[in-house]
Amino acid sequence: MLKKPEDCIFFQLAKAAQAGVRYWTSRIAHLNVTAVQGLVLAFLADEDRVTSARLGQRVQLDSATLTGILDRLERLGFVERRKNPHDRRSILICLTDEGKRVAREILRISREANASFLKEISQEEEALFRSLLVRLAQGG
Amino acid sequence: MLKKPEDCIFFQLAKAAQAGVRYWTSRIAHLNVTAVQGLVLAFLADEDRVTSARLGQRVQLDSATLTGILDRLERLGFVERRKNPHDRRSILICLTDEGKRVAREILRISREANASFLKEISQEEEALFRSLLVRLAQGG
DNA sequence: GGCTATTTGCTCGTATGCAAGTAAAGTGAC
DNA sequence: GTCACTTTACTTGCATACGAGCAAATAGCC
Repeated sequence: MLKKPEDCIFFQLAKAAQAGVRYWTSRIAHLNVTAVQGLVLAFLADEDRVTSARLGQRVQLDSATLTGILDRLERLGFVERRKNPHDRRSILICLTDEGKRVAREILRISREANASFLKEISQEEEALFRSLLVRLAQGG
Repeated sequence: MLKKPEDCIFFQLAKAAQAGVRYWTSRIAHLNVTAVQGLVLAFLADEDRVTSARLGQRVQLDSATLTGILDRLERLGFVERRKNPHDRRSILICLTDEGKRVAREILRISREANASFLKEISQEEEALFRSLLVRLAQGG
């Protein structure tokens, strides 16, 4: 085991994830968003008008990172920050009409891109693979 | 399939890789190196005195990223850039004595960290999991 | 009601990661 | 030998990613 650095699981995970990001980026670049921006829009399509803290929990990004991503999505006109009438500390992240359109397109693309990225892998292998990814993402 | 954004393979891959980086970072932080710096040292322990281009191929980092990482490893005193007598364009990345010591320690830790990170997973599952990671990292 | 602890989103600093472009040095066709 | 092409490492600009620390607002305890 570990005869070479290439056998290190942390290296293998990082490189597979990088390949995924490259592929996902290539599929949504024409919408003018990056891989992470596209994922954030997908989460907003699933649950709109959320606080930054709630969104950060679901996308698993810390608040410093999310602030920058939301800045850029706001500049692109896909997202608005609105005041939360129930808590003046927090804000509500809201998709604009344009943002909703793009988010729907991203959801459509993601279905095809998931299937295409995994096309060489059998159903059983894919199920095990995904469950292992989720298990490792929890605690390692 | 893809009832939720959490089911997106690109999201799952990215988050599992992030968990791996967090774990690996926690195991080598006392050596004063980051996750990527530690991996680069592991590759140098396997193959010392290489050109930047060769190292970049093995670690799968582009030259812009690698330049910064080598700058920091050099500042830490773990690595030296030497002139290549056979090609004045290129440089040879060399571990210092201190770098060799740290790299050996990193190799030792990586064995234990790999096993520990995957401890809940059976041998067969691990083998399949790793082969899928490598396959996806190739071309997607 | 008033004080303290927590929550919220932000900024700053550091470290990847990649696209694009550069200067210096080497290679090859003629 | 000369000129075009390539290779090498570097730089710049942008986008994550996170630790640490901040001010404003809220919640909880007395």
